[in-house]
Amino acid sequence: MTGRRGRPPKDADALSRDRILREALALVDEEGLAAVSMRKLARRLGVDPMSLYNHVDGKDALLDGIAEVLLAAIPAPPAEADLRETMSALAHGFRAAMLGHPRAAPLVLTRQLASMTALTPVETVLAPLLAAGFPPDRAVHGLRAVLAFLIGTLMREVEAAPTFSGTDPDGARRRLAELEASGLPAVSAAAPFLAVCDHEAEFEFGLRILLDALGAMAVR
Amino acid sequence: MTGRRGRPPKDADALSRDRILREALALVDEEGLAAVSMRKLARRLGVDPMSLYNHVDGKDALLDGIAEVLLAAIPAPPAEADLRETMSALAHGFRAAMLGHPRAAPLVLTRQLASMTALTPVETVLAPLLAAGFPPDRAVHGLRAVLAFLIGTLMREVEAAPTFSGTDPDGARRRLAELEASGLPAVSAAAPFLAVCDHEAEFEFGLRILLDALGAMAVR
DNA sequence: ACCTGAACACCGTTCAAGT
DNA sequence: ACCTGAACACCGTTCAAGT
Repeated sequence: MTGRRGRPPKDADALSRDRILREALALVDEEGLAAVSMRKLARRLGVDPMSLYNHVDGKDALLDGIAEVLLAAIPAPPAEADLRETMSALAHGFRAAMLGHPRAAPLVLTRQLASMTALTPVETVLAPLLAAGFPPDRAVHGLRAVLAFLIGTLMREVEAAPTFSGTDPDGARRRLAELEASGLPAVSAAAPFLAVCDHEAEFEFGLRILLDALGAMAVR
Repeated sequence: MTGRRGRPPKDADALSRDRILREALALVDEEGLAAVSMRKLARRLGVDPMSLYNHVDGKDALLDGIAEVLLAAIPAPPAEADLRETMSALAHGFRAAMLGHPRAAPLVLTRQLASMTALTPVETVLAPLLAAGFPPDRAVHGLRAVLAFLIGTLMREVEAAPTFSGTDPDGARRRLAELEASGLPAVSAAAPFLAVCDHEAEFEFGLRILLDALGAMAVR
């Protein structure tokens, strides 16, 4: 069905780095990061575990590869946008890419990536900042502040970071009761708001603060 | 030598949750998170691996326990401080606690902690916000924005998050060359600033933006 | 160039047995 | 109540052998 008339599939089921990474991402999506093993992945691909090593440099490189697949899914911002729109589009694109594979997202958010794939998004953020007149040192400063916020927010959203809350409404009742019974006065008073978390609203709130600050920096 | 005249040490080398957690933290400090195994930890304690299970609920609970040890090290802010000073003291205390055990820090920064130990710092942040007149919903909002930034920044600082830079000055030269050779114009232009990262300055920069925004929220 | 399978040195955890 | 050791079902990776 796919590629029937176009470029011939050659060996659609031949082993390749690409096919390995796609299957690995599917495995993470289905069973979570902890379930990833070279042997299980090989089983899914119908192949000897050691065959994977012909295309991938080991388990760590495999995980880096998955992270790169996620990063590559961030769309380029519209060319005619101004600085604020560009930054906002990139932040939302980053978020969407992570939420599309929440269980794999920690690979991007917590691993040191050295590859070119990680450099492309940096270029996309830096270019509009420089174009807006930011001196390079301030542009990097701004980039890093926004990135830190994005990473922290998305870690929470993807349920890898401490929140004291979630989105499921029935667990919320139980958490509310726990927080009120904590004996801590401020926690009790704010319990209804600690027990739930509107990730979307938190994201927009923090992003607005940072983009406002960037705007002020550009002017000064 | 310790506790010679005070509470008698009973069995100083008896197995206990406390002794297990201390040894586990030492193991992480020395060899990193990936090196932690129940068996190796037991070897260090001179004990059968299965003995650990009498005091700790399995490996995951062990890691949660280490995270709680780190969190417990955050000092309480001075009582006479105003809102901004309190928030700043807590943020710096959090940072210091993580930097004291950089290899263990991801346990706090990336794991969902449900325990009371994690609730105490929340109380310490929420209390001054409420005292300053924040309505509870806004106080929680502010807490979460600051926490997201702290988590993201510290992940980078602790070298678990993407930075495209480090602090070692010799690696910096190599990175600088790579960045300039990337062919990406904005990346090349900002290369000198991308190649190094003054974590302290980044931390203060982002924290100031957020505390300023909090201050503005309090007034309005 | 790519694939295979045996082998090595590990894992976390269950369970039955000891004291 | 706590500790032990054997056992089970796994790991990632090296290496020599195949095609």
